[in-house]
This record gives sequence, C-alpha cells and structure tokens, in this order.
Amino acid sequence: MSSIRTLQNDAIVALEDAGLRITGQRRQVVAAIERRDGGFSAEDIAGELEGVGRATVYRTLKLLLNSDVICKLALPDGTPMYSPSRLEHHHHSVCTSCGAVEEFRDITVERVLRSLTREIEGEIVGHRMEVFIRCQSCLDSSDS
Amino acid sequence: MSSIRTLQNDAIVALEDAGLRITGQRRQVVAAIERRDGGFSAEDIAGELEGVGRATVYRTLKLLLNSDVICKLALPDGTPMYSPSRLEHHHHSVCTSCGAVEEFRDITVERVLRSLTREIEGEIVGHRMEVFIRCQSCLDSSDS
DNA sequence: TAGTACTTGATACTAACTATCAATAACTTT
DNA sequence: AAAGTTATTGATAGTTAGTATCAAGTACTA
Repeated sequence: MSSIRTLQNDAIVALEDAGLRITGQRRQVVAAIERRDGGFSAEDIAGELEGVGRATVYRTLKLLLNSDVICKLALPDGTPMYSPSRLEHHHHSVCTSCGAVEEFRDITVERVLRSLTREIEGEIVGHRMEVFIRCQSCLDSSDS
Repeated sequence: MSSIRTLQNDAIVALEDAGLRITGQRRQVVAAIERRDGGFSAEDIAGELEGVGRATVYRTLKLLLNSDVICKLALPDGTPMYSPSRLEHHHHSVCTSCGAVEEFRDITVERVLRSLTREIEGEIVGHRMEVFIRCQSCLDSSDS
C-alpha cells in the first residue's frame, strides 16, 4: 500500500528482504537517522538513544549499510560519517565546515571508471569518491 | 647536486622546507617506507622500527602527509593505509586482495570536478577518489 | 507449549591515533 | 666551546570507532 519512499520504509523492506527481524531497537535507530536527515556518526545515534545498546547501534548501522539504506563516507582526515542513501548510485559532497552531506550522481564519474578499465590492469571491483566543499551557507555566514 | 628523486630526498627537502629537523628517527621512518615501497600501515612501520617510539612514527607520518611525500587512503571498510606519493595529482587503485596500491592520474577525474562546479552549490575545496580492484597477480593466482 | 533461531546489551578488547610532559637532542649565540 | 633556546622524543594515558564474546531475552515455528 504505502509506497511512499521514506527511510523507514526502505529500511524495513531491506531488513525483511535480508530475512532479518524488525525489532524495536532497529526501528529506533532508523527513526533517529531519519530525524536528523543528514550526516551523522554512530556515536551521535548511540548517545541519543539511551535505551539502545551501543553494540546494537553499530550492528544496525552495519545492516543498513549492507543493504544500501545508508552509506558510510569519510571526512578528509578519515573520520567516518554515515548518511542516508537516496540515489541508486551516487557520490557525496561533504561540507568541511558544517558537515552537511549532499548526494550527487554524475555520469562522468562512471565514464572515468570506464576509461580506467583500459588503464588499470586487474578487475575494478568498486570505488569511492568524495568531494569536499564549503557549502553556500557556510560561505555566506563567513562573508565579512 | 644529487637531484635523483627518491623518497629520501623528497622527504628531506620537504622537512627542511617546513623548517623541521632531519633527525635519526625521521630518517628511519622514511627508510622503512622506502624499503617496502607500497601500501603500509603506521603499525607496520612502528612494529619494524623497534628503536623508534610509536608516537614518533605517527608524528612523522603526519609530517610526510602534510608535505605530500606520502598519502593516506582507505580500504573499502575504512581501514587507513599509507602509500608513497610520486605523481603530483593522482588517485589510487587498491587491490582488495593483496593491498597493492597503484597511483593513476586521469584527466577525466579533473573533468568530473569541473562539471561538478556547475552542479554543486558551494566551493569545492578537495576530493578523494579510490578505485578498488583485484590486481592481475591476484586474479592469476586464483584461477583454477 | 516447546524448541530453535535471532537479537540484545554488558563487558572487554582492538586499531589507529592524539595529548601530555619530562627528558633529550639539536641548532644558535656569544 | 659553553650557555641558552627551541625542537623532538618516548612513555604513558586517553580517545574514537568500532568488533568479539556470551549469557539472557525475544521471536518465529512446529
């Protein structure tokens, strides 16, 4: 029935598809992610959800990661960051000032990979691309 | 005089340029990196150099990183990896089986960034791209 | 209702660092 | 070359981001 694409729905479908149970804790983690709807750390979620064990938060994030409901990216210094996933095949821009994450899809990236197929010996099994930015609102607020 | 480009030379020039001292420990770290000449972890180096403190290894790696003598990348799961840097502006392919790192330069990547300039609102301040592969020798050795 | 399987949370542990700070080494000045 | 100043080091402790273990709890299943 309700085919509205929300993180909740995506997550439930993904968990069910994987033969996993929809537990109260897992719902809470997903709800917490949805509530912020932007980049977040595992500790953000664990800190917010007093009633859910840290281990469960990490486990749930890993499940959501495996089913592409969320994705994991890294700041320039390597600090990990999670973000809800909306686009099928995408990359991220991350504002290094405020941490805002945006998804973008660029067919040119796929073109790069195709061109690399010729340059690289071996089989390409995956890739990661992150673009670091200063987002418009951070630029605006730092103007004199 | 000796203008041969070695990691040693690059590292010394970089440290001097930054007004830092060329100490025995720093030499040892650079030599250890040069000895493996491929991807390595900080602990690899710290473990090998019994005479150099762990903290010093990490500090030296950070200095070399800041002056682009080495670069830091991440495996698909986020595990950090260091690699000597040869090309001016480059990206990496990492074999997920054996950890071999190769640098590649692809102007198409730069083209992607230029096209993103139009799509992304905000100012692009950096990027990261890693291509994960199964290298030829790993493919060969897994053939039946 | 019993049995099996999946989940959870507390705890302990690991990896990759970073911070602190007294001791040491290296330039600099004289 | 001795004294002073500054940079560097290493031991130790702490932090962040997890993973492993395992007994207890919860949920599907027969």
